[in-house]
Amino acid sequence: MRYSPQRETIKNIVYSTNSHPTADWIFCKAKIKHPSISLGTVYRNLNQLTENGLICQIKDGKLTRFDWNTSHHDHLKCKACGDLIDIQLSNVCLTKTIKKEFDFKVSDVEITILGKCNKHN
Amino acid sequence: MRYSPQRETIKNIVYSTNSHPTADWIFCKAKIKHPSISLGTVYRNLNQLTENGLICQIKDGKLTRFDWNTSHHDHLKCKACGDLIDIQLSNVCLTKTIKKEFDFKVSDVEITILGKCNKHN
DNA sequence: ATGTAAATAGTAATAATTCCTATTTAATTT
DNA sequence: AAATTAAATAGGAATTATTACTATTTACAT
Repeated sequence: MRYSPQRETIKNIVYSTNSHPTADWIFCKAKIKHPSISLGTVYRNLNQLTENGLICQIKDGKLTRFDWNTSHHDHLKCKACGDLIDIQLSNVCLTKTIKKEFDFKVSDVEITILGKCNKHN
Repeated sequence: MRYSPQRETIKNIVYSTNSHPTADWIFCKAKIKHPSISLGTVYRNLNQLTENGLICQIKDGKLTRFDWNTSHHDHLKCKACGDLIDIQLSNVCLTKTIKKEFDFKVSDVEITILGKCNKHN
């Protein structure tokens, strides 16, 4: 990965916030330093940074958010055939139980918990 | 919800498979019974059926799949402000732990586990 | 200084989904 | 059974997030 000032800026923007920004938000911030930067450049670099393990992507409905925190945080979906297998996850101890119950080899777990945070009591 | 033959067909299609079909797949099947049905009609009805609790939607990357099985199967995401709160879910007993640790009132849990099913050993 | 492979800006293309509108239709009221 | 009306439809346009394309620029090794 050859150095580029645009990528450096994009990386710094992602690293400077906990807000899980979208590509468009990053684009707006990046324009302050690089007024002629294009959205394609932002997307390309965000994907490259992800491939290189410097940031990670989080699916949020139909859009993608980005995060500096690449440490692991969380349907059975087969990477080989795309099949989805429904599971009931009440009190199970994930990976081992799933291997036992579904004969499914877990490589990644994505969890989204919906509800209300403490700002809205 | 006034009766319509198109919606009935769409509902029956979703109810007839375990394959978590996409809107486009359902559209193709529906065309057999209603050759002039439009994709917009399929989407509108899938959304209505969902709103009425007759089917449910599953996010699969950038597209939406549909399922007759509305019984519960599984990030912290605040419905009020859209904030995402990262959590570590190794061996925790979800809802209660999250309430205690994050002061976050869980209303829904979405879990996607990626890996390989037993067809690919 | 020069060459070249990678990166950029700008624009076009894609794909899933929603929106819009004139027309049709299910179902209710006469 | 005819008239009424609010909901549903087909077809196409619009939207939104993201990727692809291309001519030009640039980082960096020789």
